[in-house]
Parts: sequence; C-alpha cells; structure tokens
Amino acid sequence: MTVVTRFAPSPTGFLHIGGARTALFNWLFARHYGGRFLLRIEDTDRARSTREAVDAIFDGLRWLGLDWDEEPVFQFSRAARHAEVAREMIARGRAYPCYCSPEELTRMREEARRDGRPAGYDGRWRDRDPAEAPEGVAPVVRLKAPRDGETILQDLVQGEVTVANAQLDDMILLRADGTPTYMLSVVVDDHDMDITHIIRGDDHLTNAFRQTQIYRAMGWEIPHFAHIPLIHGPDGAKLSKRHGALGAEAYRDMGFLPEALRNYLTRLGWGHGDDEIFSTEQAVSWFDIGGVGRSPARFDMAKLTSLNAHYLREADDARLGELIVPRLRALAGANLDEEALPRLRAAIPGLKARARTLAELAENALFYVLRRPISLDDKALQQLDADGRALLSAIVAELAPRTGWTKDALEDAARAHAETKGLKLGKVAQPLRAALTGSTTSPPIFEVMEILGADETLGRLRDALDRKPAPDNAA
RNA sequence: GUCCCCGUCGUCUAGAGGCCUAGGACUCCGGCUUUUCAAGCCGGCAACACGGGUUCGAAUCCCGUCGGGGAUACCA
Repeated sequence: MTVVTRFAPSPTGFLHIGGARTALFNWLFARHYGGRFLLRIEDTDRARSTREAVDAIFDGLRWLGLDWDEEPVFQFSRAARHAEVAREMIARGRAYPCYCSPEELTRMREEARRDGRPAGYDGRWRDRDPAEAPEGVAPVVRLKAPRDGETILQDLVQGEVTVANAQLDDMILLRADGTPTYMLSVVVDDHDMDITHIIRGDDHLTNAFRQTQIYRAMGWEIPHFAHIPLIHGPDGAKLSKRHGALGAEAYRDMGFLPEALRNYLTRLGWGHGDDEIFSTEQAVSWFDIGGVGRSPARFDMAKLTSLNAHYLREADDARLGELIVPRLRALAGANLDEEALPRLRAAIPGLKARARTLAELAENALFYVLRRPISLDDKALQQLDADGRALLSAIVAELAPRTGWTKDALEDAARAHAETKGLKLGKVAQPLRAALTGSTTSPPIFEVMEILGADETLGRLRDALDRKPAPDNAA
C-alpha cells in the first residue's frame, strides 16, 4: 500500500507555525515511506477564504522546502460531490432532514448544559415523519449517528481513545442552503483522494470520532489517524496570533534559514534519541509516527536562534551574500556601490561565524559596504581618544608605504609595531577596529583590512584622524 | 457543565520495571583560548507535579488528586 498524506489548511490567513509543522510531519512521513504528499485547500468558508491566503500558504510551504505532489485540491469546487454523498446517506437511511430553528438549538444547548448532560442536538427529527415538516423551512441534513455504545479510535500517536456515542450528537452534514459542512467535506475528500494517513493537530481528535461515524455510514475504509499535540506559546497557553503564532514568512523576515526552521520544527514534538541537528535527508530516513510525543511543546525562540546560527555557519557564502543584499540596501538607505558585492563575497566567511540570523549578518556586514566617512558608535568613539589616535597615526605611517597588502603581512607589521612600543597587539587592534568598522566588535581586523583593500583602509584611517577629537567624556 | 488528551531540568527532549547517584540540546554562570566579538573546548546550576498502591525493585504499571490543553457552531 502506498502512503498518501495531505495537508489541508483553510485559507483564512498565512501559514502559521503550527500549520507549518503539521505540513512538515505529513511531508516527512510521506517521503519516508516513498508515498505522496497532497495539498487540499479547505475554502468552503467563502466569507473568510482569500486568494492572498492561498498564495501565502503556497509561498510558505515552498520556502520551507515542502514540495507537494499533484495539483492542490480546492474543496469548494467539490461541493456537488459532497452533497451527492449526503443524499446517498439519506437514501441509505443513515441521514435525515432536520427542521430545527437556530433558536430551538440554542435552547437545547442551554438546557443540556444546565442539566449536566452532554450539550448538543437531541435528535428530535431523527425519526419524525417528513410530512410534519413546517412550511417554508429549508432543512439541514443530519447524520443518523449511533446513540448507544461507543466509538473507538486507534490513533497512531494517542493510542486507543474511546468515547461514548451518547456524547456525540447528530451532526449537520448539509446546511440549509445545501452546502456541505467541514465534517462531511473532509471525509469525502480524504476518501476520494485515497488518503491513507491523516496527520493533524490534536484539536481535531474529537472530530475524528464524528468522522469515523461518517466513514461507517458510507461503508468506507477508515484511514489511519495520528493526532499530534499542538504547539504552545512561551507562556504555555495556546499559540495564538496574540502570542507567537506568526506566519512562516515572518520567520523568514526575521532572518531565519528554512533549513533551520525545518530542523527546529521537526525536533519540536518528535525525537530520534539525542539527535538535535540533522539534515533533511536524515529526518526523512528517521521520521516515523512512533517518535512523535504525546505532550504539547512550547515554541522557543532561543533554541531556534541557536540552530539558525549553526546553519548560517554551514551555509554557502554566495547564497548568504544574495540573501543579505536587500537587507543591506535597506540599512544603508541606498543602493550598494559596485565594489560592495565582491567585497561582501570575501567577507561572508568571517561574518557568518559571528551572526545568528540574516538580520544580524546584514547589520554586521554593513560597515563593509558603507561609503566613507563611516559613522562610529559610542564605544568606537571612546577607542579614538587622544591615546587611541596617537596609536593610530603611528601605525598609519607604518602601513601606508607597504605593498604586500594581505592579512598575514599586515598582522606581522602590526605585531612588530606593537612590540617596538612594548604594547600588546590588542592595544593597537582596537583603535584600528574602531576606525575601520565603526564598532568595537568585528571579524579579525587584519582580515577586514585585506578585504577593504589598501585605499579604503587608509582612507578610513585618515577619516578617523581628521575627525574633531571626541568631547572629553569626563567633562 | 460534559467529553477527550497531556504532565521528566526554565525550554525541547532521552528514558518503554533494575543499565538512572535520571542522559543530551538550548538558555544562564564560571574557566581555557584569544587582536575584539563569535566559534571551539572544559566545568557548573537545574527535573521524574503530588498522594496512594502493584513489585524484591517504578520516571517507567494501576488508581486518585492537582495542574495544563483541546473539543463541544448551519467555522474549518
């Protein structure tokens, strides 16, 4: 049997992080078993579904590297088929029209709750003669669900879960306007799409019981269910839009790499021994439902960030360069000079080891592409006090005439210079760093000098020396 | 209210009766290294929710309590 999984989001917003993980698990499972991973857009709620949301979901999935098989199914387009199934259920005596008014239903719910009974529709039209139907009221179609006994679910994650049928009322299959409800649509579509494994959030666990009853009513084979625990926010509450339930694109904008998010999300709620960092290929070969935990997990930015730092260090230099160009343009508030790109390419290795996100990478890279004179931060300014400037002018004289402008030669020269003055290398390195990068932290300073080149380096050093001395901090 | 699910360091988790004086990762705190900052290496703090059983022996099995979450729509 070929495994077929699906991800079935409703296009009412972006691809939020919980949905992304659900999609990921379905994708991993299908790929692991060499099966198919399908997409179905559940757009039957016409009022809330938008084309923008559909695009955002596709984009998010693509960005995460989750490719799907076949054309996505749009659920609304299958409404006629859903209604046909409902009619078939009526013909089989497994569904019936119900003429209850919304007011009646509310009253039923309130009374049931007050009496401590399970809330829900009491089945009053279940066996009533349709001749008694009130004039001019369009009925809904309800499932004639079993009233006694219990429905048992064999869940791949939650194990065997049992619920008394008395808890489940006769759910609506077709609305008064003839459109299908979610409960009917999912079952029909999952069946027609030959879905073998339904992997979804455990907020659907109770739906699975009702859906099981529809499968039975139609005599269809019931797929395997795997209800995975939801992701919670840092405060332990449900991850909602109020907390961290951001869309995949928000994480992209914050500067996370898709492979880092994929690794993080895979590890959230799933484990393979003590493995923390693994490739997508490894994840595919290791992934199985058995490794999925039963308790909800909280979303932890710090760990995602740490993972991202790892993947940043591993990432291809040219790729990172391209990724940060738009960010650099925004930070610089201008287009980049021609020499900026080759300079950036040479600088990435030194830069990426010091950044945790693309946002940080761009910030740290900015000094390389800024035009002279560059601005200095407060700590850099402090390095360029009278002492610092004296050190600087001495070393500028030393560096200016040289021809071998490589980091090793430059370091040798600086070391020799420091030694004659009886200073540690750090003493001369910091003023150089301040003048060249505008900050007190940067990649190795002689590497910076080599990448900047002799002209730019000397220019920046002169800029620093030409500056008016910083006002005395003590004053 | 009713039903269902969950409960190991702050967080993610390993653990499927003795291998557990509970392991790893992230965070945090020290140290080493060092031209700064990272990285790396070494070390440290830190958990089996609680109470009863079962057993020679329980984080692991059972029951209860408490806590958290989810579902209870002519939404999906």
